[in-house]
Formats: sequence, structure tokens, C-alpha cells
Amino acid sequence: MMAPGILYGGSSNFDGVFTQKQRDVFSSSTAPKGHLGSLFAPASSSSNFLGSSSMVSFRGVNGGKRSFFDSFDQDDNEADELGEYLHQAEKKRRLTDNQVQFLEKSFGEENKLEPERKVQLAKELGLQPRQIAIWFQNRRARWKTKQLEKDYDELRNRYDTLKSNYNNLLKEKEDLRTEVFRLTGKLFIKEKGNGQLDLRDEHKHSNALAKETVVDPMSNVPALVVKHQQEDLSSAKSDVFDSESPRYTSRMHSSVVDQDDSARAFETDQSDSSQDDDENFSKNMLSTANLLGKDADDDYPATSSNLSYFGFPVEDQGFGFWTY
DNA sequence: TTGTGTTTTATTGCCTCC
DNA sequence: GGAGGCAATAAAACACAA
Repeated sequence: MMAPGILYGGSSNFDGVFTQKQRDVFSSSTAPKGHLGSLFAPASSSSNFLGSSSMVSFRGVNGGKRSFFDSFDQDDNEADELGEYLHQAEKKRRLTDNQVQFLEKSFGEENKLEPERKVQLAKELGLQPRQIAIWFQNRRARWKTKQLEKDYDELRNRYDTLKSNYNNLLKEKEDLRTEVFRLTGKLFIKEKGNGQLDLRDEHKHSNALAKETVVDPMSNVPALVVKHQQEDLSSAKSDVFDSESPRYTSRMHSSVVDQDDSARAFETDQSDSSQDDDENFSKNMLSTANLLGKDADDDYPATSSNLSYFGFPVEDQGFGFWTY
């Protein structure tokens, strides 16, 4: 197979590099064969470019790296360099460190290459404009890849942080929920002991509030929670978070209780209004408390919209959209 | 020294823009 | 229709472990 070869010199719109097709055509018709064939320039009179030596990487030549710019100060070595070049004419040659450095600097200033700048850089570096264009193109591709990796890392960090916060909130929620259950039970026992608790009113209130538990479209938080927040704020009373307050307890209870469970627990009351003895209500309350305690790991709450406390779809809690 | 993985240079084909 | 950009790819050059 024919290795890539570069032809030097230039006509008005010739970039300095023939395509494989062009080379094939050329070499099969008029061009000399072999290494010299790839050196055959279609026009050299108008060439602004520095020619063969510019294309040779001096890495490893004469036992070490040689500066690209140094090469132009050593006319004595031109013959040697030409010989070296002739030897490497059909090899792919890397740019020197200085050339790359120069190009990097230019790329840093502007990663797009206007024609004037391309020609200017080609002159300064002794390369073909086509090579400059290719270098910029490849450099843009590398930059894009790096940028993608960077963006990925950034997104992943943000995701990790978000997930961590979410898990912390979940834990906090569980703790609060446990506390509510504990205090509810305590209150129930206390008020039942005093014979002051009208559990039917409590039940009505609970059901009414539970039915209000729909998601607030603005905040994605259950509207009941929003409503309670607003009420609690406006009341400006010290009993807002007073665990001994029946009002607080009933609200928290109703917002926590699953609607279905709640309905089940108070089914007797709804089906037969004549039955109003405290004992039945006591049993229902206790069974509700047991049910809730047993299902403490279940996701909150209990709205038909299948949304968790934070407004996330339950199935999304694992942030399943992100895969590793 | 050699095999292998990575980087760099260059080509090809397709697309868009003027 | 030509110029230039980009994605995909080839292939040479390079790095490095065994």
C-alpha cells in the first residue's frame, strides 16, 4: 500500500497535499516513480513555503531532538537534511515540539482558522497551509473530546451531590415520621385516659386533610404540607410544633396516614354511624398505628398520584436515568 | 527486542454555507 | 460548485511493559 506522501510547492489554490486519488493518478501517468515521485511539485515558482526541511521531524536525528527553527540556521546541513528528507519523503512525519507549541498558542487564541491566518502560520512554521488546517481540525476534535469528558465529570459530581442530599432528606423524613408516630400514640393514650378525645371529630378531620393531599404544581410538594406550612407560619403561635397540641397531632397524623389505610381503619365508623362507642374507635386507632408502624419503610405518602414526599416519582428515587 | 496500546498526522466522504 | 468543517478511519510514530 502506498504511504501518504506530500507534494510541495503550490499553485494558486493548491494546498500542498495531494489526495490519495490525485497521487495515484499522478504517479501512474507523468510522475517519476519512487520517493522522488512524491516530491514532484506541480509548480514551485510561487511557493512561499520552506520546502522539504520544514516537513521533516528532527526527532531522533543525529542522536537527539532538534529545534525546528534551528534547522533553518544551518545551511551547511541542508544537503544532509534533504537527504534525510528524501529518505523520509513517504513517511508520516510529526511536527517538531516548537511547531506544536506555536500551533497550540495560536489555537489557544482562536480555535477556528481563517484563511489569512492559515497562510500566515504556514509561512511562519514552514508548513503547508493544508497541514495547518489538518492540525487545527484534529486539535478541535481532541478539544471536543476533552470537553465532553469534562462535562461528564461535572454532571456526575452534581448528580452525586444531589443524590447525597436526597438520601439525607430521606433519612430526616424517616426520623420525623417516627417521631410523629411516637407522639401520636402518646397523645392518644393520654387523651383517652382523660376521656376528652372525640375520636369521630378526629377521624373526620383526618380524612378531610388526607383528601387534600395533592401535589402542589408549583413546588411539587404535597399541597397539604404547603398548606400546613402556611397555616403554621401565619398562626405565629408557639404551639406550631408543640407535640402536645391536638391540632398539630391530627394534622401530622392525617398527612402521614395513607388514605387507604385511613379509610380501612375507620371503615366501621363510615359504614355504621350509629356505632359511636369509644372502644371501637380505640381499636381502629390502634390498628392504624400498628399498620403504620409496620409499614414505616413504605414510601410516603399515600396519594393517588404515586408521588413521593418530594414530588419525585417513586420509581425514580434511585435516579435510574443515570447509568454507570 | 518485541508486542501492544496510545497519540498524532493525514485521508475520505458527507454536509453546509455562500 | 467550491471551500471548509466534521466524523470516522487508516496508518505511522511513539511509549512502555515484559
